[in-house]
Amino acid sequence: MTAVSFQKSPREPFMFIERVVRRYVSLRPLSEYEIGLLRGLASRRETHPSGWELSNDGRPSARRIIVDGWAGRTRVLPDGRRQILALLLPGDAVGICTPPNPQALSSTIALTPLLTVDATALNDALLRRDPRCAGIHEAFAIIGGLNEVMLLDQIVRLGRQTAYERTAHLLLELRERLVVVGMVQGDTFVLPLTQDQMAETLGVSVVHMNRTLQQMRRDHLIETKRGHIKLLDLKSLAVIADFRQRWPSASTLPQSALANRKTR
Amino acid sequence: MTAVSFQKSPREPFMFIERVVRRYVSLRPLSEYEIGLLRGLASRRETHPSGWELSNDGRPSARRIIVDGWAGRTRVLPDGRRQILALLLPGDAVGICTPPNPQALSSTIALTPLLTVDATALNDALLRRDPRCAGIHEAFAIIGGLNEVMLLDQIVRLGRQTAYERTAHLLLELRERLVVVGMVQGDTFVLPLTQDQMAETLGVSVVHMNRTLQQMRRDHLIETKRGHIKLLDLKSLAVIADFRQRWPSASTLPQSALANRKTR
DNA sequence: CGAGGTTTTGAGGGGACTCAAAACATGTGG
DNA sequence: CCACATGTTTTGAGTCCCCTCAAAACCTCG
Repeated sequence: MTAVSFQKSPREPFMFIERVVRRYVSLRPLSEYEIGLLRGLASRRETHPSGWELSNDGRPSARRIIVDGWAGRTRVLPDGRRQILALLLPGDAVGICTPPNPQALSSTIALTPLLTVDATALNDALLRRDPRCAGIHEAFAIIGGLNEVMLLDQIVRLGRQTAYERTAHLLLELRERLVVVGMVQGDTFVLPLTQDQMAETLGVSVVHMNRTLQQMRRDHLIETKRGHIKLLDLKSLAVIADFRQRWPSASTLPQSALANRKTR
Repeated sequence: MTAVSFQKSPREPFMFIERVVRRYVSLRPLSEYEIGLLRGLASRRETHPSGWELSNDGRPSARRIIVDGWAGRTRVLPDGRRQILALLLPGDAVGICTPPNPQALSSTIALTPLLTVDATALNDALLRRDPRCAGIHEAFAIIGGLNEVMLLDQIVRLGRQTAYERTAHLLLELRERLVVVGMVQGDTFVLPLTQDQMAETLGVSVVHMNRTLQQMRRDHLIETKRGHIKLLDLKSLAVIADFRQRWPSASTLPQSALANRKTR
């Protein structure tokens, strides 16, 4: 199995790319060649301001992988109501290995300042089904499935859960996704979204979002300070949200990734 | 273009299969061979009672295409709340060309008595990438995209629209999908769902679903009788729902009434 | 030290929910 | 062909979750 040395958090000039490596390796062991290829992407990085449009109506303006910052697929109604359909975190890709879908009527927008790498090289390799990238190809297939699962989760949240439950569910999902890329310490992680953006994700008003978070603080479920959030009681949160683990857990993870999993 | 003779509605011993042909041909021209292959599936048909489980937790118990009746992907919360994630109509497939996704935690259930055909033969041909089935293969790719779009639509409905708007949007979506398979006459079609099932789809209570439909009748937007529904004013419905055309079809969308957007 | 964005608070309203029961359908068996 | 059982649609009443409007308090930073 490939021995990959992960750093807890990037300190070298550009170690953010390790998040991408971690993400894929957590799904599927990769060859040295593939990991090298991914690391090579780090040289072609770029920053975008908050609000930057990564794709418009399903037509990706570029094929990029987010290595820092958050983005969201959004849809806007004529009267201004806005819905964030899905959140994109470091390690997530835009326009790679996915056929353009103009019908989606959604655009992908940077919700915070973003750091991305150009991945056209990778995309090309995948399109021509380069056998040396079979592992990454497979990882993308798995990611496609997970993306669908997240859409379904979002539907259940919006359709059947209260604001309180939705919030709990989203926080647990975010934690799980961030763990994979090494962005959770203890049960604390950076939550760079404004309450307004969370509200737009969860289909509630800002005011109510705020009150819901207050209630969760009073209930000793979360603690927030300066952009960081700490989940104080994963068990209770999971019960409240009916949250079930989605990401490959220790039991289903390939051995190579086992070493780097925190259990809980 | 292959000249395919469509029947308005099946009268021959088994013409339901033409719905499947229509569906695919509407997306992508098919070869005679492919159409023959599809028609051949008709011999292996089967009926299932309402409630029948076509797939469990993303593990399809079979690879089948629905030719009559409706089904739904559903998820149930521990306390009994149920959400219908997506509706499957005649022409829609289960477990074909889609990798199993156990994480989805959803099952596909017959919402009405169902008539399906076994499509393992087709599935196999697609898996081994039989070049003679390239057209169908492409059609499935397009369908995959449309399915994602429908999930996004569902998210917007549940997250940002009122019950009234949601209902209008769903009815327009259903009409568009049914037109493709030849199941709409004028603007009337069979709506075999109970109000309870519609409520579970749209994330509202049965009672509210009922009152919303009543309001739409009073507003002369719809007319219902004995399982049939007639959309009386497509343009107004489209404005109310912010519905934009997804399928290749006729009607368009000026504007007239913004009456009950937020009412009821 | 303001400027502009974000978070909080307050007040009032309405959409949607629950509980409950009646009114209607539909289908089954006698 | 009617009586009964079961399922679906309607109504009514009371409640509360969440919304909107508005303004104040709080950052964060140039």
